[in-house]
Amino acid sequence: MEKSEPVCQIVRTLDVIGEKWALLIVRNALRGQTRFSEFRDGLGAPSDVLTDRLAKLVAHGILEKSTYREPGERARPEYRLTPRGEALRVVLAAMIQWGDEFNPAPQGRSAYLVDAKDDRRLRVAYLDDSGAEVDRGEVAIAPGPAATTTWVY
Amino acid sequence: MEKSEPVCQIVRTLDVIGEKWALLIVRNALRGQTRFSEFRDGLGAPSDVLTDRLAKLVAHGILEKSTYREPGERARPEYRLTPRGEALRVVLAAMIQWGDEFNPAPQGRSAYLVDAKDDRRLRVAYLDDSGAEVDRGEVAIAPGPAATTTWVY
DNA sequence: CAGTATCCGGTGCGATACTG
DNA sequence: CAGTATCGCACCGGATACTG
Repeated sequence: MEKSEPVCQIVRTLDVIGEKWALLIVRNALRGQTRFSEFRDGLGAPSDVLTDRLAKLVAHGILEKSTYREPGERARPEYRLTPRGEALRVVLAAMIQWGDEFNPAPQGRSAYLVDAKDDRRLRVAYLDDSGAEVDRGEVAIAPGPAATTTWVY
Repeated sequence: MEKSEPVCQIVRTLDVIGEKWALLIVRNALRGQTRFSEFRDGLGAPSDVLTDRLAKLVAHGILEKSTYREPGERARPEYRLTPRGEALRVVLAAMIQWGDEFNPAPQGRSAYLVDAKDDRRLRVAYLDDSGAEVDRGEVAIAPGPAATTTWVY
């Protein structure tokens, strides 16, 4: 996984969520799913792949595995998002937003970005440090201090 | 690729950029790379995989292939981002932002999100329809009209 | 229920070599 | 320079069976 520790934040993020199913597990976890069988049935992912992905997400600090015991029931494992994992919502939000505008499904939208308190529709935008919105046409990704000349990693 | 046309915008977006190298090609294209050899050398991706990814990105309308002829030179193919492809910057921006905060490289940052006009640092945030920023702790992803009961796709 | 184990075919992908 | 051709392996993923 980590051969030579990439510097690029995009590559580093892809190391965590770039494998197939990983990001979709996060999506379903954000919807409230916590159990192995929920993920398996909700995603249609094979058990062994799911086992592997859950373990990797735990190792990356995205999910936390614990044991949940209902009174009178036997203990069951559950997987809950850490704050680090919950923060990945911004990546999902960006993908939803791009999909809405540039790759919409003919049947309509399957997800909205909303304020949890009052269900107002939200969107993702770029802000400067004063909190003012910046038009996306002006936004660029510039090399930082740790960028190599080739920007490979 | 498209078996039964998924509805979920996340799945639909992953169909476009979910394969290995695809998003990194977009990253390098946003940095100004246009030629096959630039991508190959800049990414370290094998030629045949790169051929496949470039073709798929063209098929998805992310890149546009054209022929560029320098005066006195022979024609060369080039790949340029379409507006649809440029808009994927928001996904890269989200990944950069998450990486900065939750998975930083020890050497520091390799990329900043900036205003192209004046190089001010920018960030990605959630806005409501009045343009006010919403704290990320309040944000949720809610099922839309085309969501199935299981939310699988 | 929540996994782990095994088999196995398909494909993704990396390395190398070759071509117009 | 911009790919194609070929090869081999590793991983993906579907099915099935098994365990505590």
